[in-house]
Amino acid sequence: MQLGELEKLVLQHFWNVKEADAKQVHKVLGLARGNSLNTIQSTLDRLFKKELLKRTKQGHAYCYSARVDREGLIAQLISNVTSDFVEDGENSLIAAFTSASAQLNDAQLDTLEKMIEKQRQLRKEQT
Amino acid sequence: MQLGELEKLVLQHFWNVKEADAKQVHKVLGLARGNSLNTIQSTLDRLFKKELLKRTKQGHAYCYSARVDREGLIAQLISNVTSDFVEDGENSLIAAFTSASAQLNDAQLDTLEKMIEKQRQLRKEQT
DNA sequence: TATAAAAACCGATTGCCTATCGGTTTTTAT
DNA sequence: ATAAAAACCGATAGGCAATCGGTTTTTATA
Repeated sequence: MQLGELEKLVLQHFWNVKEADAKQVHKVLGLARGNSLNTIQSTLDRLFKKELLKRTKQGHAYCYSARVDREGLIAQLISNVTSDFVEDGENSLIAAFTSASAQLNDAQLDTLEKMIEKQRQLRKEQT
Repeated sequence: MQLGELEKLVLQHFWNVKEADAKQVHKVLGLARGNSLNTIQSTLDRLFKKELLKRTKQGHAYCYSARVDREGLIAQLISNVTSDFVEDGENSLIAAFTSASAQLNDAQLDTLEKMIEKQRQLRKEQT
């Protein structure tokens, strides 16, 4: 799945603002870039069809919000882009990690390991 | 950087065969897909320009070979696709790992950790 | 050295996708 | 009923992979 520049901006916007309709997004992002409201609407619709945003009729207008968080999107992007180079359908995320880890130096491996520990910690805390 | 279907096939081919010229690649991949030799040549050239293949004049024809291994490419692809969602440009690979790790379950975290250990082991072995 | 074969190079076309809007239809609220 | 708001539709432009045909360059050899 290909993401354009505007699409990325819009996604990031929704990681900040919970929800918004086309007009609001246009006000925040579109005006600064000189985009018409229609351009924003198209982009929102494309992201909806890609299942990266969800939407509900809020009165008359659609109210959009993120369907994936940043971490989820990153995981998905990694899977997409690496799946063709990964053996079976297993977990392409793990497979990608494993492959790419060969590029890391010792210090980076340490960092990664600490990160894993932190992840575990986080899970323990949130009952 | 965008990779098409044929480009991916060609890259994987070069992870198997060390080196080959256009004609040889055409014989192995092109004929099966009904591609002309020219199509294969264009693809090789595109991959060369993307710095994923290297080539040297071998007599008259170019002799191509991989410039990145599978692990290196996967790392690069991950960096490309995630860099826009990652803070500084520094270690986008590590950053991507960290973000995406939130999607893994406990067992997968274990797998990942074992993988790190294996990496370390590998490095110790190769003096 | 002329020349035919081989290979590289160039340019064009198609197809797919994002970005971008103008204009039309549908919906809503008064 | 109707005007405003919003969604929807269709079109255009731009970028990139895929795909070739045709032309130029290179190479080897008769």
